Amino acid sequence: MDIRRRNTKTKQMIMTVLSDSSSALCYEDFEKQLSGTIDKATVYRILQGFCDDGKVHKISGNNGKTYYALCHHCNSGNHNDNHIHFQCIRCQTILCIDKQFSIPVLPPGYRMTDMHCLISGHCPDCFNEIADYEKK
Amino acid sequence: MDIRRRNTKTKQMIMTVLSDSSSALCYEDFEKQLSGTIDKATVYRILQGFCDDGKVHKISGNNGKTYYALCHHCNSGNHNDNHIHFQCIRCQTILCIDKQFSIPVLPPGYRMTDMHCLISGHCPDCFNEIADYEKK
DNA sequence: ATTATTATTGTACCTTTGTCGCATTAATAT
DNA sequence: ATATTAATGCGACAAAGGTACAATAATAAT
Repeated sequence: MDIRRRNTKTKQMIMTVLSDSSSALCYEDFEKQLSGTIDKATVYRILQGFCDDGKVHKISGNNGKTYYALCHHCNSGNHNDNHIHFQCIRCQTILCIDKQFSIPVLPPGYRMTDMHCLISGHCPDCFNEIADYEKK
Repeated sequence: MDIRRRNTKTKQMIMTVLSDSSSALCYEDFEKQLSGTIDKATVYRILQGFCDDGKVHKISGNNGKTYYALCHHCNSGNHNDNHIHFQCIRCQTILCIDKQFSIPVLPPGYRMTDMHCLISGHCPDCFNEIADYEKK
């Protein structure tokens, strides 16, 4: 039933990339940071494994890509990431905003297992750059 | 600056499919309902056009697909779809839940333009089917 | 009604995301 | 040191989604 994981260099490298990042990452980001050392299929498999173990959670961005970020209060079989994600519509960066908020009531008969709240907009950096551009 | 749209049969067909559906639709759904009459590229272009006009909004599902649903209180340049979306993890159906809810406060400097809240779980139908299956 | 304009469509092609099977490699247990 | 079996790399592949371009068809102008 339980698959016993092995601690490999590849996993360590991916985990390091995740830990060093302040924002959520998509495959492209891993590819860049690892400069193509690790195969695409392996990257996806490892990230999926981390998700199954409750170490990482997935976020579907508004650009159709899936982003991955470290979990803080989760374990295998029980994800607990009911926080907000913010994605900048200019630089695409996704940030986890660790702020609990009330989950709306569902219509009768609907059962919730998970929740993702993605707010789109401009991050401070991009907002400033746009403001600078407008001035000219 | 403003592109004047033309009222074509293709657009009418896609709009009819959207109007007749109680849930949000992905490309696959359009393909099925139109039985491949309209080319893929055209479907995507028309849907994108509807989004630009504020007639339709996009929802990124947890399965990596983009879903489209009619807007109710939007216009071009100003989307106003701060409602919740529910996606069943079994049948993948996405439902718009027209219930306003308070948008959490963002950290200083962040500007919100849009919001998508996707709750995953079981819809009543799928929940019942699972319950029936468990009984056996 | 006819013609001119240009938005729209279909076609072909391409990129990206993400998955799968399989032989090989390497982490752990014996 | 050896056996076991996760994990990896490779190749191939399907699906999502977008682009360039020539052909078509709505609309505007005549």
